Amino acid sequence: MLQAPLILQEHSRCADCPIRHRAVCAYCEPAELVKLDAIKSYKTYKAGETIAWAGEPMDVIGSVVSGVATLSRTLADGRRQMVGLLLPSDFIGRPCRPAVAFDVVAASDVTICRFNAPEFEKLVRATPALERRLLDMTLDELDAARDWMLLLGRKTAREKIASLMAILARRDANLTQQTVADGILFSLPLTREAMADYLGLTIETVSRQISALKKAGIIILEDSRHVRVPDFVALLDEAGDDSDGGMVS
Amino acid sequence: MLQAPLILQEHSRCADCPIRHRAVCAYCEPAELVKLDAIKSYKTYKAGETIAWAGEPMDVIGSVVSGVATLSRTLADGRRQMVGLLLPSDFIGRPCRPAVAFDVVAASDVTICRFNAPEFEKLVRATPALERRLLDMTLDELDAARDWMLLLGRKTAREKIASLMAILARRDANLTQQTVADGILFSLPLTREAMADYLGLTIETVSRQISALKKAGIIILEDSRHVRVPDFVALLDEAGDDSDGGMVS
DNA sequence: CGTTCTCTTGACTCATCTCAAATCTGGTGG
DNA sequence: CCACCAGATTTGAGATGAGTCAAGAGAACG
Repeated sequence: MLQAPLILQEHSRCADCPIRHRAVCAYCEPAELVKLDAIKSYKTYKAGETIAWAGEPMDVIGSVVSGVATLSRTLADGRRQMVGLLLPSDFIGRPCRPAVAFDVVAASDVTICRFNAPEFEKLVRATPALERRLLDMTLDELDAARDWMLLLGRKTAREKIASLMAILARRDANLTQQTVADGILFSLPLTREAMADYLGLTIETVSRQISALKKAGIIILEDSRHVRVPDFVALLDEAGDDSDGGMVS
Repeated sequence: MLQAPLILQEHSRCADCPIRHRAVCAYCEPAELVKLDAIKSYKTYKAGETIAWAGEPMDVIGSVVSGVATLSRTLADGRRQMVGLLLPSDFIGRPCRPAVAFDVVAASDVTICRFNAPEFEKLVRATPALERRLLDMTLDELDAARDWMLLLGRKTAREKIASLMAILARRDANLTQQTVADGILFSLPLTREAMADYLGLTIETVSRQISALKKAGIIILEDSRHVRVPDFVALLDEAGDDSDGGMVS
């Protein structure tokens, strides 16, 4: 997932962009894309590289084109909590804010469609389609953050792992448009440590619960980074939230 | 805090509104306020009353004028997590979304400046000042949600309680502009149960940790709903996050 | 002045963390 | 191609923070 070989010319056309219809530019007209084109550039970060440090002035603003980045905060004594998972089309940076609020780290190799911040902010002011899209995306992120809060505050370790698997499976199914015929197959773009930081657990507990779900037949590990889910409804059941009846959306 | 007697005529002028400069209308020009005036009405809910149910069509949209409301989600087996705390000037409802995502409940008596949803959405589209303010407020909420995620995922019960006290103390100090001379005094607008739901704890643990902080002299309970903080820096220290050096912002 | 609800406190349990060691993995140089 | 190494992952054993269950103390209300 998400590591598909991606060849981006330095000046690839927005129209050909893989995230054209889901990113901040989704609502833009061709004429508006031209303006974005003028202030954008691509930049790639290696897995593990820090893209921005909490508290520093905002110098990266743009969209994730490929790869996975994480937003996280660290307590004085080293405890760390991931507070955002940025997948392709997600927006990095807070428009019109002076500083980054959280550490942004590349979890895999990450390519960003990066904008010059002042220029971008000027463009946002002048382009209702951009501002509207930004509002929509921010509202979506807020909803996701709130679901995540339910997970952090009230779910058991097993439910947390199952929830994470369900989120990744769903996203991957969406992305690749695969049918659910004999189970969903997806790759884990996160290390055990990243999962632990995501879920508010230790790596040992993450490992143990993954083993437990494997033993219960809920998930099958093809290898340590590829998971098959034979029965998505069973997985959702383990995740605890009964919201929807198992639709792969 | 926040329960100051409030007399709102059914058609109070926006210009006289206590939240005029912090709510969704903050960036509006007088001419734009007139349009908002035309579609607004006040409504008051009793403490404990449910303002909106998760999943139902959105029929309440507007600003909290006075009182405290909570956003929360409940798991099938009854576990509940609060995911938002709405104080005066905060916005209720998701513009342009068909349904409410979370239960909205009045924690104290709550007065809302309520808008007709379709009219309001139309106005948002036509009024950049409104849309911009909505984006700013949503970004702030997202930041708050992420700090909260750190609390839920990584803090101990004692740190959670201290963090909550610090948040309430800070908000109250802001609101009343009081000096920090001999400690901050503020009221607890939440029951033990609401605090537990906020912090991802049980009421017993909340009670125990409040007692512990009291015994340690970090907080003083004037009565069960009024707290004095003699040394705000000491409280921040207990809260675990070292971000700022104790400024009451 | 009961009644009811909220809050506090105690005793015990259990899920998750901590510390420690074994195993697996991918990459490197011989 | 293979042995070795460093990092990632798994597994085990024991400690502990927070939950559960239960009872008692205050406060609010009629």
